Amino acid sequence: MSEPFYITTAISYPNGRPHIGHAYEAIAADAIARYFRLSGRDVRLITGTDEHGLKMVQTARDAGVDTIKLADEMSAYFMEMCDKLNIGHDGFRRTTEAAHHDASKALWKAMEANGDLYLDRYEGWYSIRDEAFYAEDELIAGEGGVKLSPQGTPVEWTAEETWFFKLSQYQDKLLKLYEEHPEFIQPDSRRNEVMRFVESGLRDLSVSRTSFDWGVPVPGSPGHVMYVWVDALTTYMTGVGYPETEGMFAKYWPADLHLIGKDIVRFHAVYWPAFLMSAGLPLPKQVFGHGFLLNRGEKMSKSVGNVVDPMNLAEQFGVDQLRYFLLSDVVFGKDGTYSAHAIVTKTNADLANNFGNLAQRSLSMIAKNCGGKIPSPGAPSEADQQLLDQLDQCFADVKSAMTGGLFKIDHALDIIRERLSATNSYFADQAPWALRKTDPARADTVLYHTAEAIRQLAIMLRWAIPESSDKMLDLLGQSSDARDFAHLATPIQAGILLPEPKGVFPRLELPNDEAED
RNA sequence: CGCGGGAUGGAGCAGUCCGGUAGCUCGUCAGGCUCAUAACCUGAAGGUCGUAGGUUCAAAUCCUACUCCCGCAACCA
Repeated sequence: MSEPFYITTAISYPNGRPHIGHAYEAIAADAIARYFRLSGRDVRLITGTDEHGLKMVQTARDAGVDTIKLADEMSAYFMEMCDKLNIGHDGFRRTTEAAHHDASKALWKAMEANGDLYLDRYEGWYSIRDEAFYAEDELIAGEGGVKLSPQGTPVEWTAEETWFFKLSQYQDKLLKLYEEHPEFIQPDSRRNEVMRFVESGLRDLSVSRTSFDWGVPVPGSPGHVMYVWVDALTTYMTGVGYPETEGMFAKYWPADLHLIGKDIVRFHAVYWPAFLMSAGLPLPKQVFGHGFLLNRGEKMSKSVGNVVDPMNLAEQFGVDQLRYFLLSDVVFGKDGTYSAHAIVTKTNADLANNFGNLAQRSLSMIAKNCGGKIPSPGAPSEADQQLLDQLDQCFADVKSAMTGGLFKIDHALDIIRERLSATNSYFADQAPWALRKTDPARADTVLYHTAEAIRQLAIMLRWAIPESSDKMLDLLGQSSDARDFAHLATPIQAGILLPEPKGVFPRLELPNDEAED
């Protein structure tokens, strides 16, 4: 039995269609999941949508449709995005599903049994729009002295009966967790933020609402629905069978990694472990807060008109091109920028020119001069041996970039890119087109080693650009069960017949309206 | 003193935690090759690493002060 690896994306709030940020997170999670699958781990990747809460109700009302109808429609877009971007998930959980309601209620009851939930009154200035209470000194004055929330939405003095979670009891336990397990929150900058927040003192958390009913009903407390985050976070356990604690749950829980955006680190690194401690459940091993994507340096926003549909980008430039760009050009954990210009430049340079052309120039020589069969190599020269040794080193470096809890995805891809470039140098230095006339056996040896390098590099890239890597491995006549990391050590066989070489990465043209970037 | 991120050759970025010849991609220039997707290879020019101090044999990297830019509200990861 191989070791399990359970990874989740944040579950998206579907009151709008997915945007590039959702795509980025899904792609990153998928890449990590595929990496561990190729390493032989038993991987489970869960994603989904968080469909409760007031905003969904309001968005649906504005659109004049039933809330569930909106949820159905929007979550379908998220599923479609996963399909289109080749997100190999093992489950798409929606918080409106019955199984998820059961899981949320089970978690609630466990926290209640531990004495961490109590009913109290909450009085204060409440903004229905923001679904939040504000302190007097946070309010701002609107027209004619009307009190408004810091967001400028109307507030009213509200006394609401609400369930509280004794978050204040968990301050020390949480700090201990962060200290003993620095890897629990990454990157470090996020960890520092969270620690500072927790050190400043935790107040009990209001975890139910009575102002609307679109949510999971609180067990035994008619009129109350759970605060969205209580049930949203529970999705991670619903995805592996909770409240059933045998079978899948026993195998995959606790999660190895919750991959989330930096804006929701607090919920995942403070509330979530506190809930789980309360319920007596094991804590996830890591919460990783990735950065945001900025459109040419600007935050995307509908008013600026720079919101980009990731599906359009994938159609325009190619799924693997988009994946490769996002994974390699954005330092994982930091904010990044994207633009059509950058996508075209980066993918042309690395995929079309460096990788694609390397394959094309070598494979077409094999097709023309070796009868389309992988030639038999002679004894490796010093240069050949060096090429092979450096590939071994390359994989070792990729491995250390991707493991150890930091997921240096961009760095791993950089290492592979360097090796592709070095293989181009090798090919140019050896000049098999010249050897063909003077020393055909030596030319065969060079072509053999070049094909072997391409094979290994394609396998090493398979988690990032699965479809293209597979096309490349098809061109090398590799069977579908010989494409994981374990097969890096099994050199390509001489004599196998290859299909006619075809370009895997077409060169991209910059769209006209972007040409001035 | 609200919190945080950033300032590195023309552009975009690594490197900063654990001080020791400043690295990558794109762009520019020169040469090479002609197997290949106008691609590939080699070489060159171009940076006193925001400013001013300090610590040190040695600072992009550590310390102090300062300047400038950007997020932390919305439809967002």
